[in-house]
Amino acid sequence: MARTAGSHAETTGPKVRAVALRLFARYGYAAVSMRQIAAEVGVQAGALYNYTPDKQGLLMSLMQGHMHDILEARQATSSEGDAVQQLEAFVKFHIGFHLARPEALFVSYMELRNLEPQNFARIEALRRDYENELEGILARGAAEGVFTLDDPKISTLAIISMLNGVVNWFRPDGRLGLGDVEQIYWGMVRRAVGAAE
Amino acid sequence: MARTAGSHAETTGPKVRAVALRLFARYGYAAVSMRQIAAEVGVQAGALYNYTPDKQGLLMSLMQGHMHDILEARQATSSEGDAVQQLEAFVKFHIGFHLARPEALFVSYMELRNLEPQNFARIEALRRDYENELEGILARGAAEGVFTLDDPKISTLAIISMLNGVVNWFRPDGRLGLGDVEQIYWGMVRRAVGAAE
DNA sequence: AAGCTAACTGAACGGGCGTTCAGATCAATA
DNA sequence: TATTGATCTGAACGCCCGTTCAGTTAGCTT
Repeated sequence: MARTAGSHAETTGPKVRAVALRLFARYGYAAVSMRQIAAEVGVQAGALYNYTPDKQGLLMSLMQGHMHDILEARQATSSEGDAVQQLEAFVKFHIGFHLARPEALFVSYMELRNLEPQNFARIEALRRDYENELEGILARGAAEGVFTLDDPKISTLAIISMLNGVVNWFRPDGRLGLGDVEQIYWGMVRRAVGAAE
Repeated sequence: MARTAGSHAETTGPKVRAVALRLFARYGYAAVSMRQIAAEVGVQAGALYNYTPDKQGLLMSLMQGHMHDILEARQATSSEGDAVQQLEAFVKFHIGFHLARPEALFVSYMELRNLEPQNFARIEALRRDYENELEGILARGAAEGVFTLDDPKISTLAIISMLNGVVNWFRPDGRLGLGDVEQIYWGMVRRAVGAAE
């Protein structure tokens, strides 16, 4: 039996990516086999190779896709206002974006070490592009004297780390909603950089 | 050949743990084989089983050891003073402890998903014990009115996330020394919780 | 000097891995 | 309706996995 009724590339392709993302996030890239992915997709392992050249390519595609998505979404977000307003927008954007796709964040930050060197370099470059957006805001605010910062680079990394941590505990059915989380983290970030209320 | 000159349990045992920690931190638990560990130790794979019941036990032992070490070291740190001083001590302790053993932090935070459920529960409990120390300080400071906090629990997790991020970029031969890092992060944490200078 | 035993080797076990590919199947095209 | 080509199966490839264990060796004890 092949080509079961209702199975087309348009559905299988995205399904492969979705399943791989979920399994990689849950168990880790190295711990997930192509056969496991195939089983959850509902095909044999060989069929996966219609959608990826190999397992590494699948991971790379997921990570590249995530970085592309976030950079694009960030671009689409209007960034008007002073440094404080821009920082607020960045913080809330970052939280909102990742709470909507926690698995992508998990994979993007934990599977870097499983990328082959050349792929690693490409993802790192995209990540730096994104982090530079925050660093730019911090530097601008520091120059304008509205932020108190010891070191813009370190502050950038510290804030990103803090924000990323949200996916470790947030539960959609928990006591806090997205708005609450945005407010709490924005408050901490705002105070951390010494911005007035 | 067996029992090569100079190889005893007292040296091989710790070596197994050290090698496993380094490899797990670098490549991930699932991606590292017992044969790889054995090769770096300088023995055959079978010999590892004189020092661990199985691979999972080796991971568990490393993580349990780390949590035990940090709780013990924390206990040994005098925690006198008001809430602000206690927070400062905690922040600097946390940074100093982990910058001295970044691999242990890597493994402890990234390999949780590779623990069998019962082991996971044990490690989580220890981790909560540690985080409760910080939460206690924050709660006390909030009660005394010296801290501005929206949510002690979330603040605890946010601060820990921020501090843990330090091992992602810190390099012993970089431009910043331990003292600088402690100062920068303490500054951000202090402001984040709204504590006066 | 002899015996003991901790420490280790080397081979083997069953099983799963990523990947390939000839052949089967079915939706769309002509 | 006949043909094509995208899609998938099922089996196979060589390789590596975690773990076990009988046998060998070397340092300690007596």
